[in-house]
Amino acid sequence: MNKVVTRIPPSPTGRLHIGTARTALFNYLFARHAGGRVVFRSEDTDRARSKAEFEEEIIEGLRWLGLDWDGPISRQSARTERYQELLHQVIQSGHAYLSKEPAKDDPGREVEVVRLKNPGSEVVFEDLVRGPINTHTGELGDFVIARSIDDPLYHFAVVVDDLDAGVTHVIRGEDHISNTARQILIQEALGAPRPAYAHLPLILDEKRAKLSKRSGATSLMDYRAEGILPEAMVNYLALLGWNPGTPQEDFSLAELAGAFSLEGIQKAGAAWDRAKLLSVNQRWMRKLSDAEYAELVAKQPGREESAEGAATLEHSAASLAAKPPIIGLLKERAQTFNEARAMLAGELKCLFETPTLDRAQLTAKEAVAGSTPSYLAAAKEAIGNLPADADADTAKTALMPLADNNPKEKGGRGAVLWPLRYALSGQEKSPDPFTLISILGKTEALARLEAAIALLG
RNA sequence: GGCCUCGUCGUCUAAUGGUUAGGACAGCGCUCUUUCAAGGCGCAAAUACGGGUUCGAUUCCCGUCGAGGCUACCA
Repeated sequence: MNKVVTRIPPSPTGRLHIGTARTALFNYLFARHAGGRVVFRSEDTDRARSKAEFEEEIIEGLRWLGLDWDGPISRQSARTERYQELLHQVIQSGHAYLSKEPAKDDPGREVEVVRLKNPGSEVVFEDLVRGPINTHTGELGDFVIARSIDDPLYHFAVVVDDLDAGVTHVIRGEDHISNTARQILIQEALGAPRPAYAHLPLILDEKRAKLSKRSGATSLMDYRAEGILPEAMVNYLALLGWNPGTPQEDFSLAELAGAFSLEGIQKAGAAWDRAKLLSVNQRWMRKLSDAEYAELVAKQPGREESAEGAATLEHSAASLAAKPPIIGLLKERAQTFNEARAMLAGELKCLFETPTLDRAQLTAKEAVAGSTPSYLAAAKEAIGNLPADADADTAKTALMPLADNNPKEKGGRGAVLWPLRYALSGQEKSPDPFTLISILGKTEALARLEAAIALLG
């Protein structure tokens, strides 16, 4: 029995695209599920557009996701002799020929391209996702397979590479369906075996067009820098166009490799849904330990930080790690680490610095003029009786009766709770007052109440 | 235009001849909280259309419409 070999064949002509990452993931999952191999090759035959930095980003990005591959990375640019050898072979065997013709980009110049002698046959291949696909290759004509005898085009290089690597399964985007027939023709000219094909549905944008730069962030690294977890990205990507056939929604990479099969692949294109990605990400963020969480808040991989900003974040991460309740708040609220950082500097700022209070805000919910100071005084007394390390529940038990006992005509709970929360936070939006007390500590909470009372007095 | 592929709630999807067409994300409502989130409960929301086949079609067949892809001396 043939051992499964799949391939990850990115072209280093741009940043790591989401679609490239998902295709790589599916190739990885299929191979790992089958106990086979995945090879990585850089399709850099387009010298003008290929760049080493793009290749580095692609490798870094796929590794970040947790993918790996077997054997060394192969590069098409390093295989020109092999292509040349086989180009000669197909010419000698009569399956292809050299053709002198005017250059496409410059009709005044004559070039000698290699064209495949197209038998014009009907090519039928079995797509593992879509079933049999039939192509009349006559329309293709004698298509060009190399710009010159030593400069192969994509289709030829791909076929040779797959042949040499012993690729058994070609899993790629649906946009390659129409390319398949001509690659099969090249295989036949070469006498190469035909691998199995599986074409994945494309990732679409909100408008159901092929996901492109204009439809939002398409670069994997941008998501990394934003504070998306690799586990979340893998989870989301896998479920975009594939389903396990069970209700399970949370999958680690290892679980995916265990559950993956081509039967679960969808035929229709799948629209990118940022909101869902964020929701998946939040679930994975919540699974992190407090230490891991604090670490990532401070040092998001791929995120550029000014020296000053980095120092500040590092500092807050250290203090964060020591304050699990704050991490609890972040886990409750933030969907990305960028959001978590923004909250630390925004709605959670009152946890780190003494707020500046606004008199009007403090009495905003007052039903009986001038009653707020007495509520604050009562709250202060209750807080004073709290144990030093009171948690939010304890604080609530001690303080809630004050609010509950305030009659409706005097503004009820709100008249008490609002000034209390505002005095502690100085913010229109913040966690509830009991949580604030538990995090701030008794001493700081008392000081803030005193400041509020003084402001009104 | 030609060729190819696809078509279940807004989105990701489950159900392949018999289900009140299920779940998740988003939305909305209630609750909790008189802040903001989170949580709990609930509501709304789909088989593109038209013909067949069948006792019965989301499911099988044909057509229409719609969407996407390919149509390079790019990959």
